[in-house]
Amino acid sequence: MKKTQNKETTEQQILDAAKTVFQAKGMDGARMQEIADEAGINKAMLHYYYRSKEILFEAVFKSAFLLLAPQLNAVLNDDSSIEEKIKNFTFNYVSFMMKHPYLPNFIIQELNRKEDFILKLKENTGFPNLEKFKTKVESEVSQGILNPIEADQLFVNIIALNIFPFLGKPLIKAFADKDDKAFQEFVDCRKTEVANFIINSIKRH
Amino acid sequence: MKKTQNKETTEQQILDAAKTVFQAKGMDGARMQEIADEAGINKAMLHYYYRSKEILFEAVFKSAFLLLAPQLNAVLNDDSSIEEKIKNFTFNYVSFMMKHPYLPNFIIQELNRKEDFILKLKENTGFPNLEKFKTKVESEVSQGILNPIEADQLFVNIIALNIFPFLGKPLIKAFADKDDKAFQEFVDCRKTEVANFIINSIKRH
DNA sequence: ATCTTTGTTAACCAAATGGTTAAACTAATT
DNA sequence: AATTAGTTTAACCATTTGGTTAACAAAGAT
Repeated sequence: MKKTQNKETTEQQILDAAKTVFQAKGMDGARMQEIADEAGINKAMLHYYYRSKEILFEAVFKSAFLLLAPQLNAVLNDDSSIEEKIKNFTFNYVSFMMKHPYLPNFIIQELNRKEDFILKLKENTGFPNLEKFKTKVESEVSQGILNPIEADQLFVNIIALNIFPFLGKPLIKAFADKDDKAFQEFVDCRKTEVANFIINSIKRH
Repeated sequence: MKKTQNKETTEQQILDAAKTVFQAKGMDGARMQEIADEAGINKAMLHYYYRSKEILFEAVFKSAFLLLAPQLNAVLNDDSSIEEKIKNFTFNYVSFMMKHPYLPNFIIQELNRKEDFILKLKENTGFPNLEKFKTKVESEVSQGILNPIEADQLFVNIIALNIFPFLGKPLIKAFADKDDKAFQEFVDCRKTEVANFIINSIKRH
């Protein structure tokens, strides 16, 4: 059975290595040789398992995106109140991102480079959909729980406030004169801060 | 005088072409040949005016950043109230970005790739500084005009809400099922929407 | 007029890069 | 023991890429 085992571990090693290198350097900056080195294998092996750089990249990208999608779906599709959704999402998302700091930048970056990439993802099941969230927002607005706001706008505000710090880390560090430790604390603070900020704005009082 | 004229126009052509190509493809994705073609000159000319790709890139990057910095400084260093600052910034920033849609992604991207880049910029005069903004926020909080909030956090919230839509455009378009026209309207809406959202959250009432 | 400096080009180069090939190795099958 | 099928490697290849060179053109300076 060693044969099959080897195949699985090698493929996984490749994928892990590719993830590391692609996320750090992007599609264009990454080198196949570097991925091979990182995986501790021969360069020809990469092409044995993935015919081309682009195919390997797509595999990595999809797997990265599939890590992110459930985070969003959790907010969009459960039955809790908007306030609960925001609190949960903000808390979970920041925790999640602190473990995968390169993820958002990687995804944003490559989606901007190749706009048609997202079409392939959209076919996939589990692609986040706003419908349910929209209905819920409209319902709470008409009940007078929330101040009037477009669901689209609210959604973008939520993800903007949560994602941006991880995209703009170097900027924030420079502007606010923070070292890595201070930045860490700053982001940690946002686990509750951001939810309060949003709720404060939209909740009728 | 033709010599000098040629020099100036050629150098400007190079810079314009480099700006276009670098912003569209990034440092790693850009090709010197493509920049030369875009500028309508020989590739050797690039190296005559800028010794290397990296030097040319730095020139482009600095010029892009210097376009952005005044936008931030305007908010941070004038004497208006926080509420005024937010309204002005949001309105101006969105208008500005609609004219330079590649700018934020370019800057964020490259700063994340080479973290030490920002150190070179920081030496420059006119690098945005939070001190004055911080003082003003603290003052308004203690006067009871604003709800308690850290100036750092507020600042990041402001720029997150304004910048993110331009970074995450492909994501937003996909999630909210918007075509380019709908996205345009969506962003246009935010010129006032975002300021209201923030002020609603922080203003005591 | 000629010499010098600056701007411009075509041809060239070495290194890097994605990808291929053919042979060798491994382990299960017959 | 021989066959077979999948796995791994070293060596190789064509192309691309950033960068250079040497010759040429145009303008100023002498």
